[in-house]
Amino acid sequence: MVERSLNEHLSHLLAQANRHLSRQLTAEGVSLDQWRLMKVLSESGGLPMGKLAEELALNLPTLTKLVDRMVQDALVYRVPDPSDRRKVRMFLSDKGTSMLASQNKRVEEHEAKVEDNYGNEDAQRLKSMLESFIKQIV
Amino acid sequence: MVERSLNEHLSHLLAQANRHLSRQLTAEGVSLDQWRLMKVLSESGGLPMGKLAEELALNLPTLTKLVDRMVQDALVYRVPDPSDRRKVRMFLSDKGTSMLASQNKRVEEHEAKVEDNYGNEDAQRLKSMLESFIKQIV
DNA sequence: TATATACAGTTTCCGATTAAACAATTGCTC
DNA sequence: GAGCAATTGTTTAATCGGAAACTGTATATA
Repeated sequence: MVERSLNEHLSHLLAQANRHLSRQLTAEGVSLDQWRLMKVLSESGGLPMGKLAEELALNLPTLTKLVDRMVQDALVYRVPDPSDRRKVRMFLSDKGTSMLASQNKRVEEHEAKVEDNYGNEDAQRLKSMLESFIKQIV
Repeated sequence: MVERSLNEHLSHLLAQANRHLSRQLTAEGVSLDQWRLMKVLSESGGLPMGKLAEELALNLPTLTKLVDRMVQDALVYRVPDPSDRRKVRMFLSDKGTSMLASQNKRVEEHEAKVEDNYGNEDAQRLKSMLESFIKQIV
């Protein structure tokens, strides 16, 4: 049983890859979580907070405050669910929609560059491996 | 040019995978950054702050404060570099060494479980793909 | 229907992160 | 070698994140 080095640990590799990519997006003016939140809402509007938190792997208090800020900026809005008044359904505003469009462009461009450098087939395979990994770890 | 869904974006997949794994380790009593820091120091002791920040993709002020806390807990210690007095070299203490040993065990066990579920060959391939991805994106 | 229990979000309090300014040391250039 | 720029790391002030407590609503049970 040999000692494994840091680079052989999945947790480290994922942390590194995530941070570098996320930093580069921040430098492009894209906050990863805000973007992911808007993108989820554009794909399935009206999600309650709990589902959103699941989809983005954020915990609820963190999400509440992220949403507070985005409501301040008029990017999203809350609608209380009439059939269950504990629930709050979230929607993307018009401003959010156009903000999302411009950020989508930056993300797409940046990822295209990264994936080109890495090799497009490999990037594709990496993504599908991550997707099944996530399904399995959740 | 079709619109890509969130699950087809590398940035999202990496964020999800990283968060789930990191959460699970936290639940096992392992703080990912502390563990990574101790592990780097055990592999190459005496690194200056700047190198450490690079190795872990932390920015320097964050690292300074992480180290402050870990010095408080006597896990690591600072040694000013005599040949360049701007530099601070970091070392793992005895307490840090034994703490690292116990956390290594928990991380190894947890990752072994995760990798078994995912399939060991695939996990191996995922890791080497991530490794080359990181080299390329930095 | 009254009470208890579970559920969905928010708030609070404290710890952690960030960007910007700062201090100390070294290296360069004239 | 004097003055200026670059480097290494820390500090400060403001923002953000997380665990636990709390509010309000729905559901189950008697």
